[in-house]
Amino acid sequence: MAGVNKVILVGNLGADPEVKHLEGDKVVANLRLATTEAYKDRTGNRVENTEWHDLELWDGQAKVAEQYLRKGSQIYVEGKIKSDTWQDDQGNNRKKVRIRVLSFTMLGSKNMGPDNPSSGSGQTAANPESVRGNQMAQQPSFENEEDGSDDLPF
Amino acid sequence: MAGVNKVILVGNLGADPEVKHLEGDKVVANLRLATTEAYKDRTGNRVENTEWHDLELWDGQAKVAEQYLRKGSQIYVEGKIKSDTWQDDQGNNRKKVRIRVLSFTMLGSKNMGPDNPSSGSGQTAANPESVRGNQMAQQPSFENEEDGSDDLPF
Amino acid sequence: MAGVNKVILVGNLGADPEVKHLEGDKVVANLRLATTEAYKDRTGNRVENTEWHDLELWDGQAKVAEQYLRKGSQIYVEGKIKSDTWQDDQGNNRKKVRIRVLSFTMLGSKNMGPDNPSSGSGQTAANPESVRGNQMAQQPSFENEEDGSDDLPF
Amino acid sequence: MAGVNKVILVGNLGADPEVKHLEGDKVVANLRLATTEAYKDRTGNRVENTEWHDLELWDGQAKVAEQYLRKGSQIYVEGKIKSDTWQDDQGNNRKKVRIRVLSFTMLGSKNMGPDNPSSGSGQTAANPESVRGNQMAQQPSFENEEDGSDDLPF
DNA sequence: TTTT
DNA sequence: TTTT
Repeated sequence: MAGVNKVILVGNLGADPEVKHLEGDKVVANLRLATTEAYKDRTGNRVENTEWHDLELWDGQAKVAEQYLRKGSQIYVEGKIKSDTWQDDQGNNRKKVRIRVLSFTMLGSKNMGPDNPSSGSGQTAANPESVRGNQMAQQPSFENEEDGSDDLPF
Repeated sequence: MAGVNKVILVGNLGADPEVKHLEGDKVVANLRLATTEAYKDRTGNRVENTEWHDLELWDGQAKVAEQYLRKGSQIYVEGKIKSDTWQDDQGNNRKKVRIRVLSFTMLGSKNMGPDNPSSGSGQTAANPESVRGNQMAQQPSFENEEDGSDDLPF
Repeated sequence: MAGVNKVILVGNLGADPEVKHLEGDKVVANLRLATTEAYKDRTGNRVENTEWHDLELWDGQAKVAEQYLRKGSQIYVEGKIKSDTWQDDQGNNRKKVRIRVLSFTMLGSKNMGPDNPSSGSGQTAANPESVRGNQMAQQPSFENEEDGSDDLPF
Repeated sequence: MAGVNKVILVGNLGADPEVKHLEGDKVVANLRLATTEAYKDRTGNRVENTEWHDLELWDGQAKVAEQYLRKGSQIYVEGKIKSDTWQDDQGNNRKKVRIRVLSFTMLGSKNMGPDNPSSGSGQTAANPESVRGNQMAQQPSFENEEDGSDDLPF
């Protein structure tokens, strides 16, 4: 039975992307994304609740993330839940949940162009929006290439 | 049969909100939201395609929109498709589609606090984020109050 | 600015798909989908509210729809809002909103296999699920091919 | 910063709901939901990939799940990702991810009314659709009551 | 009419 | 452990 497994997130990166260049031109980027919700509890105090998500991006999207995303970047993400399961040293079943990103969009980048360099850690992200546009257009087969197959090198 | 009718948009306002204060404390805000996608056509030229959406917000959300949203504001929107149908002067069946907003979030407002006043049209939106948080917490029954019933004054 | 324009629907078809085979192997299918929400009004009476959506599918998905969907079929749909604008005979600006379907899934088809022929209008939809699986796998580039470009023949 | 944390699933239950009635009228239901995607690998063989999700429902929704959902039931789910973190016996940081359900809809139940009793495990779910409609209408404050506050008894 |  |  075909199902649906969809995740939509808007949040900010807790750190710069961690990118690994693998054999065979494969690239993977891991991001930590925080989504925060605010509400008032029963006594009227404002409370913030932050959930941290482990995102995984591959190849073309990983390269875009490496080039343009930094700690603090706000992004919109679409993806799916994907878990790895294994047994640990004590023989216990373990499970790690990640969000496999299928597409993402940088948000609020109005002030992040070349004239407004982000004070990020490391190199500066310049003109991310037009590049994102190019990226999406240049790699029209990205989503399908990856979606479903998951023939990943580890 | 219960169904699902869900719309998710990220875009920018084409104009300031149009807000009407109605009898019985009812407030309605109408927004024009542009969602733009960019791609390359077959000849490699970058093409932009913009879709304009008519958004409708009520009461608490309409007031927040009135106070903090301006032409150009970038927002994340969740809502549902809602159409009005009628007959025009010639007796033709007409239909107008709107997005009934159930929740929205201002985006990229990291730099829009009191220290970074937006150069919007008209009054300045100050510190929208904390207010949005308060708003959502102060009106915990907003979504349900409105969702489904649609007992609107016109 | 890259935006997001996403629609998610679960509903039932109000009629069999209308399919047109165009020149150049192009195929378009138009579906009418009803999404119904039920709620109780202020006096406690159960009320149903049905919204009708005009769906548009192209090529591979249109063929799947033609072959397997019938009046009454329940489907999950993902797509985007897409409007056509023009001037009518009186010179008035007119706008028609459609949902451009990017992917769909048949639901509740447990009882719709060859042994449980749907009593639909016209031909019988046989074993839709496995075909849907094949379809999605055989046409891995379907989504991207269509998404964004919209180089449609009319 | 207000964020977005949204999950949309369509799948089948791997087992009957596990329901606990807690002190103070609190009820929690835990479901195991399978979402399966099918595709063809590079050699053309059909491959199925199933992801298992741990769902958590509270109070009104938990009661509806207890009454109408069974092993094999197909549902549409909307919720958010919610993780618990703790230290295990060895002092290692552990994390468990669940989907906190905010709303759900039974699918394909057209044939599951009293005249078509599901041959489920245990008691029979009768006429789930109208009940779901009633449920949603009778508990208009359900979503907001729970969403965000998470003042749960453990 | 937005945004880049 | 579901579903097809």
